[in-house]
Amino acid sequence: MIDAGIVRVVVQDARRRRGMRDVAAAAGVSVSTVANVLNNPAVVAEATRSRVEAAMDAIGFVRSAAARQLRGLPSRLVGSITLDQSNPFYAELNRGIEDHLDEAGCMLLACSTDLSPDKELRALRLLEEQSPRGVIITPTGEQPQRLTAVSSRGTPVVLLDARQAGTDLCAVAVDHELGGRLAGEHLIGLGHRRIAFVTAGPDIEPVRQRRDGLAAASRGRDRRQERAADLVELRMAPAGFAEGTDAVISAMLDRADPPTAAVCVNDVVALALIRGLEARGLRVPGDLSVVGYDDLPFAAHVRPALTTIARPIRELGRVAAELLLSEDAAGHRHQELVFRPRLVVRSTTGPIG
Amino acid sequence: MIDAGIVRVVVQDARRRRGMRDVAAAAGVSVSTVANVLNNPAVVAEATRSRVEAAMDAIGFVRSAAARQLRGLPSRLVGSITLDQSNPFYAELNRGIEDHLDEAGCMLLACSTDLSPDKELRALRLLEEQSPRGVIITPTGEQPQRLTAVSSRGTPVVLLDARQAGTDLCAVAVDHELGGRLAGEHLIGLGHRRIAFVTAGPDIEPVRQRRDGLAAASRGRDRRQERAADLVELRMAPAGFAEGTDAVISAMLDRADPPTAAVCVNDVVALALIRGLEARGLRVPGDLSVVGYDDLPFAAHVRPALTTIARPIRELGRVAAELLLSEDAAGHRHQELVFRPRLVVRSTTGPIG
DNA sequence: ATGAAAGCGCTAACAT
DNA sequence: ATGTTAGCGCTTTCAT
Repeated sequence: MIDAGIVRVVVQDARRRRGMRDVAAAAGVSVSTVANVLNNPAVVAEATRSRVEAAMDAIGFVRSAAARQLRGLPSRLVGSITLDQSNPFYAELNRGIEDHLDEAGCMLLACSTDLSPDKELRALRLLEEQSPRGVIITPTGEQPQRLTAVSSRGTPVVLLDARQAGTDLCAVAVDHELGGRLAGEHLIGLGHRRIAFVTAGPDIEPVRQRRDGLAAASRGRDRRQERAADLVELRMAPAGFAEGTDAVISAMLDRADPPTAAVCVNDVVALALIRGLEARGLRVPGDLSVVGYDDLPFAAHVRPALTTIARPIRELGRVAAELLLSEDAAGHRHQELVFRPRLVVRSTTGPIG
Repeated sequence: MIDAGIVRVVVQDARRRRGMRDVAAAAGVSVSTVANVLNNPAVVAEATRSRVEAAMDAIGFVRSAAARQLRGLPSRLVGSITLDQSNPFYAELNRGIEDHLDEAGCMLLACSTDLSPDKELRALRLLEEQSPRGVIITPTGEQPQRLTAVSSRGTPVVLLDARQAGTDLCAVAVDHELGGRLAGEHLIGLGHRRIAFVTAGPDIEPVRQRRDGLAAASRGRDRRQERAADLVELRMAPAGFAEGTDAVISAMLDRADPPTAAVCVNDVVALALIRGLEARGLRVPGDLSVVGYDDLPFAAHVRPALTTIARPIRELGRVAAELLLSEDAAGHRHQELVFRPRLVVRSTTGPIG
């Protein structure tokens, strides 16, 4: 309520964001001319344009993405939901996504779920409120219908390291069944007949697929042998590089017929296992051959260097981003891309002694 | 233009986002009642509230962050600009940031600069358009005034792994001078008198500080000795774990008085150096003692295990996020927090042979 | 307890 | 070539 006797003093607030109206005022033009300078510069007279641009610089104009969004323009934000962005695998994945998004002027909103369906749901909700251009997700596997719901509300969803499984979404996957089989066949080829599968943490889909592949190899693919190898299943405490390996190693060695080789669910578990064995005076691959999974950067540089199953991590991210940004193109069809992992033989596997 | 003779048919577009208006229509109330259910539920009659909530679920209502922002409510987005989010150090930092943001319902927008001032500027611009709650940045070091400009326009900026240096911004820093000195004193204590400082990539501020600290140690802190050790400076090709080490090792060993120890700018460089030495049949620490920096997760698990300078990485991120979110509190004063790194002695350093 | 209406900064359709 | 204006979805103030 302004008393008629009081002169209203407008205090210049330095922190206030300057908008197109401020630019227009400073340049002595209308807002639509400012809009034209921004969106359709060809149509503006040279002199006017430079005057407007000067005004923008002078007052520190920054376009409001919120306002553009409200007008219906596409968002520059893309969500990424991974199990843990500090995990070197997902960090690399996110970088691949970022690299592609950057070319399109988009940015990455990175969330971690720690494999909790609750955190996943929360992240999805928060992301959806931002009306992102889309969401790339490494799903925990629970409640896949939550993802199709997001998609049906207009936010494209791309699955990463997961198969479509009837969700009708785009997906970028890795043939983990093949990965498991490659590991198994490599070991069987070296003469191993009792092989352990060492996991850490819950059995999410990609883990199950690796086990299936390993099991397929152990069953033997050619008809000459009844069964190529026996499989034993072991689960360590999920603890990064830490030494949760004692129980696993005991369980392995206390058997009447201890395995001579182990396929690990990832490189981190493989390294932990190797260190645990060393601590007991056992040698890799002398006493046990070990295969990792992922071929993280350190895999080639630990000693002994890790035999592992490699997949093109950054490329997976890049392709997922590409798929996502293409979702709004006319005639887009959901598709599933499956990458084939490959075996990298280094020094943690050897012939059965 | 609607011809009076034509009946306008509204086609239900499943992909259209449902807003508060849709909820209101479905529940038979006004938008302000819907708004009250959302923002001020106590004021709404029980029956009405549950009817509105049912309507929200039924039509799949998702609040628009853009519209709220436009109304002046605080954003839930926080930008993070690091040198490379796939680098395990920054990945861990981002996770620390994310963890704290999550408690406040905020999300992380992660950008990488690859140390390019251009990419940094671009990221800043894109971020600023999103009107984030603030930006946490590991600066490339070029054009610090760009950062104060952002800050003066109302987007709080927190420096990470950098000192304020007269910028009048909040900062979370590490005393790298101390880190360099700890490394140097450790080696000098072991009898080393010729020490190499091995870097990779440009000399950004944190690197300079480490060198300064190492130099201080080499100059000797107690008065009994004129000079504790000689320093030699070496720079490898910046190439991650890769083998850009040959030239450096040659440069080191071809000297008349080769160094007996090396302080590396980070753990990755240290590991690469160690592998390069091994490839030439040289032993660590037998022929050369090596100190890393950062204490990344793999440092304890490579062989020989890395002696290194540790800092609380995730904590740095968490504190930076905390500082950032506190910027809009009444009476906020910019502050600088400096963390003290510590020496972790493992197996890559030993007494001079 | 509920509703009407203005306005945040921008874009786009239209008018001049 | 430039200007006028409606409206995106929400919050908030002010009625009722």
